[in-house]
Amino acid sequence: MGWKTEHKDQSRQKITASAAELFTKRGFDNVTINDVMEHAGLTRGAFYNHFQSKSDLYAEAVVDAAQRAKNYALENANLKPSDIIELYLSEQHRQGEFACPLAFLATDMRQRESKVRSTYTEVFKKFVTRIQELTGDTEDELEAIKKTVLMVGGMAIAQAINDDELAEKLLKACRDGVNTGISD
Amino acid sequence: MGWKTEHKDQSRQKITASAAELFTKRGFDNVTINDVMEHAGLTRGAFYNHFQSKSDLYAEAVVDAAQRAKNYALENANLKPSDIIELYLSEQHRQGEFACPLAFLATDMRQRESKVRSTYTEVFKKFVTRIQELTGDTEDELEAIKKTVLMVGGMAIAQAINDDELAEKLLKACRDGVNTGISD
DNA sequence: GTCTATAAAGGGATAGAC
DNA sequence: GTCTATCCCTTTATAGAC
Repeated sequence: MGWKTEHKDQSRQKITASAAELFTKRGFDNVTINDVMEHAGLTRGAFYNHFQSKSDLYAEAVVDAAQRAKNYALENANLKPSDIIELYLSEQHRQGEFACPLAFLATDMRQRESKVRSTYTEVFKKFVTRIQELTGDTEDELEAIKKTVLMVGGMAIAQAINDDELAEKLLKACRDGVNTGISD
Repeated sequence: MGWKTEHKDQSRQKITASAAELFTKRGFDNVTINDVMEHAGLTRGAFYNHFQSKSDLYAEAVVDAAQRAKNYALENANLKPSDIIELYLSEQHRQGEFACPLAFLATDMRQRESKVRSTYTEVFKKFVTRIQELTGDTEDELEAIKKTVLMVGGMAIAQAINDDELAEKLLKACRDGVNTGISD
């Protein structure tokens, strides 16, 4: 790979990383291409050398953001399943120290085009599988889905409401619900 | 109340009803004031005789949409708690035949101003109270919150994903989770 | 109170220089 | 490949006629 190609690759990665952060925190409509490019240290015009449209970038950003959230968990949580679940349903997560796109973009998806929604759906399926591994529900998919809803849906609601006390109570309720029956 | 005042009142109600429907289905950014007014049978310019801003209308629309969803449930579900929960976690709800703003607008709230978020939060609290009454968890608020998350969060995710089969499985998992321990 | 017309700003996408 | 400049459309909000 020549240095020019390498340079282009680096720029693309900078754009994706910037998009993953901004889109996950603010959603599709409240982030402009200019925002993404400035945050990546580039200018607006350069964008279309890397992506066909804002929507295409969004789909990639969802995948990248999910990977980043996973990496954050691996670096900051103990390997115990209950610790990973605690981190997901933590105050840090609610306040956006890291952000799972499943929880932060859920109701944003309804308005997005098919490609984006399919990407979101695949990320969700992988999350369920991961929960099955973590909680030992390998033979009970419905139980794993229920726990996933408590995590993803719980965080989605926790970041929506305006009342810190209630949000903490809600997160506790979800932690209790997911951890029932997990002995680590 | 003179006929003029009455007329204005009717217009305002038409606008709120239109907004409740459109905002709940498409979110804040994907609905324009023109959309709302046309759907209400009026023109754009008349809007500011009734509301100060799009955001103000949104806050009222959240309340109105919640009331409409509740009325829909009262008319279409049996009075048995399990039937009301089934209706909430039904295919009809997922496909927007009626729409609970808590589930459909959850991740939209993060970007909204304080007034709107407070409105959403109050509607959420009332929902939890209602679930406490329905499920008999009057002395266990955390249990009621957990069930509310399964309902609201479950529907939020169900309408986000792109896979009908998975969505049905998810709704079933949530119904099972909420109905555990409800004897009607 | 509701209408038409318009102001003013923002943002997606493209053109062309370097 | 990245930049500046710009086109073109949408949208919130206002002005003024009826």
